[in-house]
Amino acid sequence: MIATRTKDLEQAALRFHALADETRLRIIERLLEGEQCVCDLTDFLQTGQSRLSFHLKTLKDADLLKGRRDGRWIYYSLNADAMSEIGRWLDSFKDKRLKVRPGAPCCD
Amino acid sequence: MIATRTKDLEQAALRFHALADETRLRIIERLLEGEQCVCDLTDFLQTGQSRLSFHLKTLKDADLLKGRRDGRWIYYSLNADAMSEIGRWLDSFKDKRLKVRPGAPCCD
DNA sequence: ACAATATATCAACAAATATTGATTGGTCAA
DNA sequence: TTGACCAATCAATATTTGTTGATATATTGT
Repeated sequence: MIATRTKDLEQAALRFHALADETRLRIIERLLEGEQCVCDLTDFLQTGQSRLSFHLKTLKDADLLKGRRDGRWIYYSLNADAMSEIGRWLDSFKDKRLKVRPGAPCCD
Repeated sequence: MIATRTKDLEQAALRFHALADETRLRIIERLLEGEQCVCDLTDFLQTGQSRLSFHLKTLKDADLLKGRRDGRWIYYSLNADAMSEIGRWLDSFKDKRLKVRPGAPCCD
């Protein structure tokens, strides 16, 4: 996923940014229990509607959430694939041989 | 317990924030090849020293990097355990049963 | 068509982050 | 000790994000 290409780095940064907020993490936590409409989340998070809408958009723009309209309501749910894609990238780090170069001067 | 959960979310948000920047992702990418001193990274990333130092601190504060001094140089390396800890959390989402409630009105 | 409801968007402002250049502190070697 | 070098920190500024309240859009029921 996130190799050397600038586009990939941009996309990764965007996604991590979407995850870098407590309110948004709470939204995600809540959505782990299943899809919810905005009013559910407003209630659960005890927060203003426009504020919540802003955070939902942030997550949606990062492709971490999907929304579907059903009548007047819009239901949000997690894009679990996107999440685990990022997750596997991070997890793969433990497999790398992280070389140590004791005493090796770096700038000569 | 609630407090602990809040602490966890704070910590998670902090880490994701550290990852939410292209420059910092480039640093991480570079460190996958082994530890590097700041001057190596300055060279590699073609950027100013104080700017780089700022980003290294951001990553270090999030516990994603370790630094060790060797003479005049300071070598940075990845904290792969921290990375994969976050990674596994994200990856675990795919195992959740993400219930869908078609047609279920939410606010009544 | 109209009123009520759910959600998105906008504009103004506030707060947090990032960048830059200058300075400081630690370490080495002559 | 001095001077050169590597890296951290600081202060000023610029940029990006988040919040709030008001307004707009879409959908439904009457």
